[in-house]
Amino acid sequence: MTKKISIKDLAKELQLSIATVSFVINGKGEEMGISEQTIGKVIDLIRKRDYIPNNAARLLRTGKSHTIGLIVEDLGNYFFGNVAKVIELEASKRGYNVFLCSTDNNAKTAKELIRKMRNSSVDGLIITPTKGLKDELEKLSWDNVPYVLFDRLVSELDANYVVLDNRKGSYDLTKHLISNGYEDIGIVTIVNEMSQMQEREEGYKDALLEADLAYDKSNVLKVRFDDSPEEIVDAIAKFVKKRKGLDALFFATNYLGVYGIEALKKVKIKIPYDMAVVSFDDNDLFRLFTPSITVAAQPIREIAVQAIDLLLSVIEKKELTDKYIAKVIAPVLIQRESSPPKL
Amino acid sequence: MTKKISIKDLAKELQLSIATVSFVINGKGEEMGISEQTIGKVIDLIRKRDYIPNNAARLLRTGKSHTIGLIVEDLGNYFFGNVAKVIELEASKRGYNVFLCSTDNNAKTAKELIRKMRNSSVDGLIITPTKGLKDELEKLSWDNVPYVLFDRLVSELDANYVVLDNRKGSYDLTKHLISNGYEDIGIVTIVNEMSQMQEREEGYKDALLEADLAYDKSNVLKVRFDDSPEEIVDAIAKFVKKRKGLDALFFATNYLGVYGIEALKKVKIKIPYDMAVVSFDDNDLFRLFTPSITVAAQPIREIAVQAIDLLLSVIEKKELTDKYIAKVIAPVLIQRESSPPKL
DNA sequence: CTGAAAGCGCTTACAG
DNA sequence: CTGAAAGCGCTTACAG
Repeated sequence: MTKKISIKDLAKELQLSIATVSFVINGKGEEMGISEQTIGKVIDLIRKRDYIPNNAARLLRTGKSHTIGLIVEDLGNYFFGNVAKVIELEASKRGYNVFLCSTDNNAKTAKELIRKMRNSSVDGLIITPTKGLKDELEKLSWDNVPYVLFDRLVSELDANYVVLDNRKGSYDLTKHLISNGYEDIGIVTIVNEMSQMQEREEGYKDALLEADLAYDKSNVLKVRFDDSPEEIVDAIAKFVKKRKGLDALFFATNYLGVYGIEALKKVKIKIPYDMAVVSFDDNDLFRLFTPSITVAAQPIREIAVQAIDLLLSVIEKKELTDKYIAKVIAPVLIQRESSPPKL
Repeated sequence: MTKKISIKDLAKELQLSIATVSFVINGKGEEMGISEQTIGKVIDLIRKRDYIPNNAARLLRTGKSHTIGLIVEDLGNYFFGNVAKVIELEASKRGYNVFLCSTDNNAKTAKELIRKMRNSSVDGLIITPTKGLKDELEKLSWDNVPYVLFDRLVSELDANYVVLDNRKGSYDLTKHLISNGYEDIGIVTIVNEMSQMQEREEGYKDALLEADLAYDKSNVLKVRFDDSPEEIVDAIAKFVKKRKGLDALFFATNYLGVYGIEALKKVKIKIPYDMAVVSFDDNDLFRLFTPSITVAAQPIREIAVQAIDLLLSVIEKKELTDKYIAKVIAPVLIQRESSPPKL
């Protein structure tokens, strides 16, 4: 390794003190009354020698790592992948690096990741919480580590949030089906105490009740997040065969919709002739499938930007506040071919 | 911020020297001949106080950050998102953190990211190179920063590589079309000097020539990476309308296939009746679309694992070697409904 | 305008 | 078995 040059080397070469060089590096040259000429000489040498300040030393001294941690459910998922991308870009613009990782919705993994991140001295965290993460998050608050939760709430935890109005998205989708004449609407969701899935089920229920349609438990299929793709596809296939009366099916999240399409294909149910389909979340498949799928889309960019803005504002705020901020983002109903007016 | 406890605090509380505590923390207790009892007491207190070593100080002292940088083309893309996920998981298992970011195939962004990563003292890098990155990568070699390139080669640069056998994947897809009776096969690719796109075009060409079919420039459509989705869709739509004689279309990468499906839908060309379709890379859409799309898939897990293994072996190797290693991964041809034997 | 020096939290060679 | 101390590269209060 060609020895890295340090601030000391620069100072020696320029016959200046370390302090002077450091001030220039940190843009405090003028403020400290260092002559323009000196400043110029320092800057020239920095460029010439390709000097890169040692972040570890800086961090050790200042306690600011200019790194944030981003913990999402699944990096391989379209929604999270793109949220991560936008957050990374915005953070970078503002001088922050991002540590990124996925929990696969596993609480143990999530806890370990949070610890690892703290261990690496991140200045703050953006987290998709899993179930059972409340204690760990409370510890963060306790230790004044800034963090923002997104995509879902943790019940009875005061924190900074960026969440979608899940109830509304679900309600809108269901209402759209109802107003197009569908009356026996099934829902496929996951067994989950996480707020967003419950809200989606509620939105569905509310729309049904409002239209004087029965909310029938036998119209609800719940699969488990941990189930393999094959198990989920089979479960959906079985469900629609058993509940032949259904005229529409609502998938409560991205990947359920994907598996649902696969399941319907398998049991030869034609969308929308045999059954209308709508789903939460948008993706390439829904957009381009024939028929294209009606969805409640999450405004990815807005969610990501709000999350990073909120986090950085907390990090950079001088005084600590006890006030938490919640941003609620409205989903966008996109009507497509999979849910036409019923004949 | 509740003051963080340091190794000094632990030492004071236990009436031991800092060195003793440090040895225990680093598992060198026995080696240094510290009594079992003392080791036990230290470990207990660490747990009790929830002590987390300060990584910055460690890094400053040892020069090892246990962090690697991962620079991919686009985190929002199915392939890269999943590669990132696997790399992150494997790195984590082996005690490494990952800085992750996307270049959007922009050389300037890539250069900045590499600098930022170095600045953050990563122990090594895994990079999807963009065009025009050769100088920056040579600097890395020069400074003995370990790195592994993946997904594509940089011409005339000796380095560690993990790449797909792109020529073979393309050749296999084209040959598959030919043996199913297609004779006028178009290809949609991107204007790009990057090795993998050239190899894919070559594989296509080789298969044609081998079958005594003409390799006709007018059957090749090249779009630009920077073009907007709408522009690409339009270009493809125009291309197929102009080249009505085509009986099959080969998309050289994931997102071109996605846009291609959209374009064909727009101009009402039915797959596979009017035109067979095959694509490089697999994804949900290709798998579930009706008809499902024949692809040459990249074994994501294998690519990711090979890349991280290769990088960590270089990082952890004591002596520096001048030998570079190239791993070539075989793509997997998955025949589906979009390319049946021609009637 | 500039310099000498402390100290961030750790690791490790050295001394006993 | 254990302790005192140097030093990693920086920032910054203090002194001139």
